[in-house]
Amino acid sequence: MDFESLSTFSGVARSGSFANYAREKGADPSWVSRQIAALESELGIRLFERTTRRLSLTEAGRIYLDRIAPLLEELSAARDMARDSVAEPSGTLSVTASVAFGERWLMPRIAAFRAAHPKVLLNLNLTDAVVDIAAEGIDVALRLGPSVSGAVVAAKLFDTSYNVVAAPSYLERHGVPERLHDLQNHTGLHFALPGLRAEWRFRKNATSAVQILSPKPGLAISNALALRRAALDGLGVALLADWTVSDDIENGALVPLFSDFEASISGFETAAWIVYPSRAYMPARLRVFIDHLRAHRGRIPVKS
Amino acid sequence: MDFESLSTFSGVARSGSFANYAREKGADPSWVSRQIAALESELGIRLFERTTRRLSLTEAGRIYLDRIAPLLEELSAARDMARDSVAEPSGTLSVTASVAFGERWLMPRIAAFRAAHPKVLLNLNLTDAVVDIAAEGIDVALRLGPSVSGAVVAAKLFDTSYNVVAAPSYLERHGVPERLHDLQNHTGLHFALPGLRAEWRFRKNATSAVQILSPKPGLAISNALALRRAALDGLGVALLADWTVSDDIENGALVPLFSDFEASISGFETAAWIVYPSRAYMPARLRVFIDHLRAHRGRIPVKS
DNA sequence: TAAATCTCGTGCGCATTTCGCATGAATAAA
DNA sequence: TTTATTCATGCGAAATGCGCACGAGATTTA
Repeated sequence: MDFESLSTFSGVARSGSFANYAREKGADPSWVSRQIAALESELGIRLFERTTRRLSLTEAGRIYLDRIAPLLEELSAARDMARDSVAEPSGTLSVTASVAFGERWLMPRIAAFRAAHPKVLLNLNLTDAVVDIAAEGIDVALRLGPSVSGAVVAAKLFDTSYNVVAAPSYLERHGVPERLHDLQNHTGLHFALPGLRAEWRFRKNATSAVQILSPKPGLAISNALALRRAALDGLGVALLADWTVSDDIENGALVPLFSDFEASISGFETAAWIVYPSRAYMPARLRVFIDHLRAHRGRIPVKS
Repeated sequence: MDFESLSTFSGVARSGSFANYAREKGADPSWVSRQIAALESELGIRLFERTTRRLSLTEAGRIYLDRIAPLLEELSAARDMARDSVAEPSGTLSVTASVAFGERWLMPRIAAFRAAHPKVLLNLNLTDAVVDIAAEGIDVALRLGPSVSGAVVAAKLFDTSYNVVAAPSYLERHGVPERLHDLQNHTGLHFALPGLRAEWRFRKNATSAVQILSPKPGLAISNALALRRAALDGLGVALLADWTVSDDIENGALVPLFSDFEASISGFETAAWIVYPSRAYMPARLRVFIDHLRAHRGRIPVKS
């Protein structure tokens, strides 16, 4: 019996179709078909009820899946424990983050990690789609705002703050806004997310009143990095997270405005979180990765 | 990763040598070597410390073994549960019993079991050697006297009683002993077991006094079936368990003597036991096998 | 001390299996 | 009915696995 078969069985049951799972794995559907057929033959039972168009677990298949699912995790845990007991961290670590966070914050810290732990292969999945870390086999996710679900651990990586920024070239042409109210007369670069209004919120501190302002809409983009690019090009003022533009401010490519205010798009209490599945045994590679990120949470010089 | 590899790993660790395990399985030693090598390569760790002549588990190997050993059982339990939920009892059942008990009591009941459950393959291991049912992968053992050890369940199959028997031909030649005391003048067929004296014990009932007699030694055999054969051939009187000679008495080939006494070689409280590993899930094939034995514990007509 | 014996590892030749592509049957959607 | 999708299956090439040797090394024995 092959554990690849069991893993395939589990994956097919999750994705609901041979072809779906084949696409996920980048494998040939016929291979999936044969894996399941082999497993069924070996067990002497039918695991799936196939009706060419619809797939459903047999009663026996459901029983079997319920029993082997935890075994597969136990098996990798056993492998990790044995490995970690003898060698430096190794194996593959699947990391997911949003495209923007991955590119602006995570990537600059990857080189040092790779250098410190060369035997750990990183599998970076940078996507803005919502991924189910349990189902996709993700080891650790970096999330802005702890949208936890399922048996996961969420550890705060750092607090984030938002700043109004603009390029020097823009400020030369349109002047520097002196008061919050002046923003109404400037061109704003807005996030274009469904359910998000083009409003910026400001407050002096946690106890003071909140002022809501809406700069003139100039450009609405759904991508934080494109928004930053627009700001760098002097297309308007933007409200961006500190980790997005910290080095631009550092080298003068962007100028922060109203830095004596707290700003936000939705809520003020925002942070970056490390989210990982809650498991009995944490592999060394995951431990050192989290340690590395927390140790290097400070600003890192970035090229370009 | 292959289930076979893990099973091989576990087996090699138990038997202490590649070659030993290869002999057990009837496989080529090179195959065992390659299985272990493949597993080590897959895990990226060394499981055994080899010194050509001596084999020992690595620290990592021990950790891994400790973790996967229960998983292997869980895995077969999962298979059994799935199978049993959908089909009649199937799979292979490994049974062990002593040679005598297997031949005289178990075998006559096997045909009916096979007929009732044709999909259950029986693996009868009839040996007088002491087998470790956990280590050898035995599903159920039939034992005379519950020598339990480890996490096993022992269910009484039936009580056994011992009877002095002799062939009619012997009694014709030497006369029928009238009183217990007369046995001293007859030729006894004794069990030849280390630590067992050639003494027969008798009592009227559980509360009465025990009489110890020693017939003249004629033949000492370590095998109950050979002892029966000797009795059938009229070589002397023998003290044999009821299940050994019940059909001989039935058809008159042997005559019971002093059947109003309880007799024994060692203790009076003797019984046959069904012994099987204590597991969370009992496969259907094991359940029906035990049920079958208990249902057919009565006398069965035997040929020859 | 030296031969003998046993153990684990590894080429090598051969057979078997596996893999991906293409095709086919069957069903759901348009 | 047409179209599209899904699972199963031949088929030829490629790779893998297997058993039989043989070899190196270590322990036992003469």
